[in-house]
Amino acid sequence: MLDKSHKANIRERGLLTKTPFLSALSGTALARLLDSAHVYSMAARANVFREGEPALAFYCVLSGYVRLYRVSRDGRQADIRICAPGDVFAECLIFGGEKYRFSAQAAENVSIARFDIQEVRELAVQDTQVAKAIMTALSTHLLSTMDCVVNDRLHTAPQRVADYLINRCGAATGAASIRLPFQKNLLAGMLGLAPEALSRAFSSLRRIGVTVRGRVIQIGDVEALRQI
Amino acid sequence: MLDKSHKANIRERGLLTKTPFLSALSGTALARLLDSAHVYSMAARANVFREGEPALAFYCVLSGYVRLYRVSRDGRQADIRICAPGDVFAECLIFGGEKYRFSAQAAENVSIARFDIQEVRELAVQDTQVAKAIMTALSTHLLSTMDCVVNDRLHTAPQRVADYLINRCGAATGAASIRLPFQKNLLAGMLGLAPEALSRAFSSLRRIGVTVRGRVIQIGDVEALRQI
DNA sequence: AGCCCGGTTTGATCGATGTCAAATCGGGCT
DNA sequence: AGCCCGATTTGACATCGATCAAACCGGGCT
Repeated sequence: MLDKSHKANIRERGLLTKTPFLSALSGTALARLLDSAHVYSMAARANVFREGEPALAFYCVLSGYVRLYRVSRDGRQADIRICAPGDVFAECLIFGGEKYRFSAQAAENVSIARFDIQEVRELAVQDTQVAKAIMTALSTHLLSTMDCVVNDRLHTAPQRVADYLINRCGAATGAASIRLPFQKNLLAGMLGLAPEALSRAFSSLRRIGVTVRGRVIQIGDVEALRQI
Repeated sequence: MLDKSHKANIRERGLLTKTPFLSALSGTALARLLDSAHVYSMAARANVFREGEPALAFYCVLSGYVRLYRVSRDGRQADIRICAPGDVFAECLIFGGEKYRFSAQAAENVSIARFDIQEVRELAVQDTQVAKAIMTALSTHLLSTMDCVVNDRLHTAPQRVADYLINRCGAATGAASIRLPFQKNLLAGMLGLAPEALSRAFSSLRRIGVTVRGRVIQIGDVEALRQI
């Protein structure tokens, strides 16, 4: 599945260093991790790995988006997480199991850094800085995955979309305009919706001042969204 | 919220040591953690902590079940996880944030061990054994929470119930009989269902040989459940 | 600028699950 | 053993979201 790779160059090392995962590190710990990183480019729709394969590596997204999903027996897919640039994924397998428990697919052309699980596991038990970085990443992911469960169980489609828009707006108040960073397709999966349901959710938000044109979303009043 | 506590006694230290979280530890790391543990007894329905409170401690269940849940703006509750004896909960806040992101409630009379987050955080950055135990616990929880998301998105109510029963059966094949460890109420929340939906799921499983009487479930053929 | 294809929206329909209310059951207690 | 209360089941209904099909649009290409 994986293409040609190369060791991370200066620019890529810079990107990696600014990542939440690595930004707390310095000195030898950082250097050893950066040295062990291999960068791959993958075409849209290519699989980084598939469920069931031996878990040999975890990854950090440098550019593009990566989709984590699982396939049911009858072939339907459910997204687990959409990984943005800077996100680490499959790090739960450093101390978590022998095989990948889900598949990872490039949602568009992506560039990702690969870390060897074995190596990083050894690094983690030697260097508490590395362990701390891993614990922080795991905690963050666990909290956001718990949020995902709760959102699914508690909110309707329009509420989830409103939620997403609010978070994307940052602290903006009053009117706002945002551009989706990826296809609506992906957003739908990320929110646990069929594409049609996402579309209908957007159109139901129209009556409270949300306008959609392509990837650009105009929000009349962010406060109004919070009421949903 | 919390009652009188006492330092873990011999029996309780034994229970804790057999826990997945602590079973990999030994020597001073184990001793220091056990020494720092305080044991609380709580009545059914009492809250261990509530969402929004400062996250000062995480816990390990010694006996009984603890429910982690969040409340929506309109007062509905969604369960995030049901913690069984031996489970650790809220450990995602050791390196994860200032406040509890969900509430924890005793589902019945429970006994829990409390660990100070500050203390354990310091222990974790000194002792890689401790860090490893935390990473393993976090990884396990992250994986099971991802499973939860996928189950919600991919499976219907009868499928989720069948799944639960299969896992409870262990590797049993053919006929099996199991006793639910808690009220159906709790099971419903754990599977993301209303109690009525759980009840209907059980009755839809009747036609493939599942019989329910109180907490006792008779399964005619475990293989048949897997087909659902 | 116009074309074209894949992504998106819309419409119609169905199945699944939440909700409310009432009937029933089960387990613990005396 | 029988009683009683809360848990569970059942029924009726409303709602949400999935699915399939068809129309539409937008962005990238020439």
